[in-house]
Amino acid sequence: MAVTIKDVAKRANVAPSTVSRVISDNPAISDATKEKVRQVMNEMNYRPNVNARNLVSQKANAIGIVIPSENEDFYENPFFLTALRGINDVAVEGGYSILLSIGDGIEERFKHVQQLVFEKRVDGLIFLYANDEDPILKFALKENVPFTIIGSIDRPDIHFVDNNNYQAGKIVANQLTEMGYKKFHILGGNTEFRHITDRERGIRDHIASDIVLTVDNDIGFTMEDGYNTYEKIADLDKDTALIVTDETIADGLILASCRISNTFPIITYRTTGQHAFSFIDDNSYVDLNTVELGVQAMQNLEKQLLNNEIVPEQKFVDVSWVEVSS
Amino acid sequence: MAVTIKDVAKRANVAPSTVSRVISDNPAISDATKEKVRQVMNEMNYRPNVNARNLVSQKANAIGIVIPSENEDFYENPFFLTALRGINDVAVEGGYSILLSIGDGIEERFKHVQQLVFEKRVDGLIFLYANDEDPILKFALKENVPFTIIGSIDRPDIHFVDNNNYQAGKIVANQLTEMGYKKFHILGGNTEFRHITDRERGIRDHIASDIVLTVDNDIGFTMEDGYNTYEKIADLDKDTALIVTDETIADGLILASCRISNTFPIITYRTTGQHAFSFIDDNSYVDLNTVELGVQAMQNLEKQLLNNEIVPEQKFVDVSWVEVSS
DNA sequence: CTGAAAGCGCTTACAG
DNA sequence: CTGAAAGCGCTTACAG
Repeated sequence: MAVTIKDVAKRANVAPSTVSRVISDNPAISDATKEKVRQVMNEMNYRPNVNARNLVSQKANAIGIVIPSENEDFYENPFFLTALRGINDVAVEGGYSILLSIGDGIEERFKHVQQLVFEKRVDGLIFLYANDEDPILKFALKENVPFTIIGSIDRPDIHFVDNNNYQAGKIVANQLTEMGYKKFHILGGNTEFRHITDRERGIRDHIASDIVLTVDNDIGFTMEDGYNTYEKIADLDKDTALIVTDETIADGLILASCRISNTFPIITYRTTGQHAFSFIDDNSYVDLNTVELGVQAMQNLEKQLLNNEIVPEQKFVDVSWVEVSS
Repeated sequence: MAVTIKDVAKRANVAPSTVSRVISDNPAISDATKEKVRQVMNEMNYRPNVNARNLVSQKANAIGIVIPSENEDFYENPFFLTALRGINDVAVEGGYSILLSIGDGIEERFKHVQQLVFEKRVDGLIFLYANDEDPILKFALKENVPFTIIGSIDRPDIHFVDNNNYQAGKIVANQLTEMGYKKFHILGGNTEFRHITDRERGIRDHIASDIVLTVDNDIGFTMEDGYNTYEKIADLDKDTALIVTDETIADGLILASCRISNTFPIITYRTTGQHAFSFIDDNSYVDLNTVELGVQAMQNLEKQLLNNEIVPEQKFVDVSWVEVSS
């Protein structure tokens, strides 16, 4: 039914192998032949069958996206979808399809990823989280599946792409200092995660000695957790600057702010500017440049796929300060 | 390198064709042989190569997801990701992969979808929006690509799955009536979309004659649009109930509410309960049952794929009322 | 510069 | 109940 390489070959009066070489733009083929064949391909609206091509090349021309175990994160946090956007841009360009593994629970997802890999549905994986204890990551390592991680891991042999979180902390410290604040309060850090500790380190390394820095960890991850935090900050000094480590938490807190007629600036690290408005006067934030994170992750994976070798480079993408006043 | 059907056949002392039949659980094969072959497959950790299988079966065992042209919607509105969740559940069960087409702009996405179809990367499509003027939909119709639409279209020959939006409107009318409100104000409807008009019809058909219903259309689609709406409602009577047609708009409005010390109830139709808390007293909402929408869409598509025929059934999924008070 | 042939890993009539 | 053979639509040495 669909037109095949044989049909094209016949109509163009060449061998199928020649058509194949034209498709891959093989330099051995004469320009005259190339032109003729290409014209016939257009006329017949020929499209190579990906399955046949994949079968002989032993490639899938597709990559799998692995999302975090805390499934709800994926659905609530704009980070993941935004990173996906960057990944997609590069993937489409290179002819790769993107397969999502979004089953419920780590077990189910693990099984699914194994299936994708063993059945040759994907050539490589991108992890949207960093955890060196993760069974899926261990699996990829063991089976030599090419992969990239978005996030940071404390192992020199594993390759990843992440925001420059230390820089993010530095920017926050500098900006708040410039605004004249003397009291900083970090909200919502879970020190298990390296991006949290890196940000805190960036702040600590860039504040003057007269700055009072306090930290309130482990308040949760959801918008509702952020909302409930308003009770905890109610009796902070009114001239304290709040540094919220996660934008979902920040949004919850902003939502709650008028309960306590809040006057604190709430500074956070954002993936998108979409929620960066409210009745709070200063909505400036650190832009995590998440699309670019996805772009670099996919570029790196593509490089691995093309060269068939793994370069354990660890890359930190620049972040930037965005002024928003309402 | 990877173990193939021949390796299994050799080790099990049968022909490759027999192994193939065991895989598909062909009833012609004796139980004894089946058991032996299965054991060998396990021992060798055999996985069929999807590309080879797809090549002979002329199937991709994958479906493509088409997202709306207004790309930003996809990234801002939880609806799409939630529907995807339902689709995924059924897809994984049936062995289908999910391919996303999330390029920027309709042109790029159209090209991508054509490629997915022509290269046999997908067997069918699910549209996460309903628009009978859409070029991608027209393409699917013309090329006889099996598809399902999530949303409603005014054409009896096109098959879709949608919420029961008329019922949603009815529920809102009944609930607000029960709460004793006499003035309803609909906010944010764009009458181009059938789900908007269906909801309004559901409301109109179920309010008593003494209810005053006003409508303010075309206020936009983003959270920021919702935020800015607070100015427009500032001088509504204080005993008016607001019915917001889109949850993103509702969230923006809720965020703005304390600017005007709002006392209106803000009723909306939600995909998730995640934002359904605030300082407003009543956060009850209509649950659109979006996961189920995805489930039914994928089930329908799978039916088409298995039976090789298109049944133009139009299905409306029940919605429900969720009480939330803070 | 181009073609004929073999092969990628499966499935499916056909034969027995 | 099982096997040998052909074929799905490509690509890639090999030969000329």
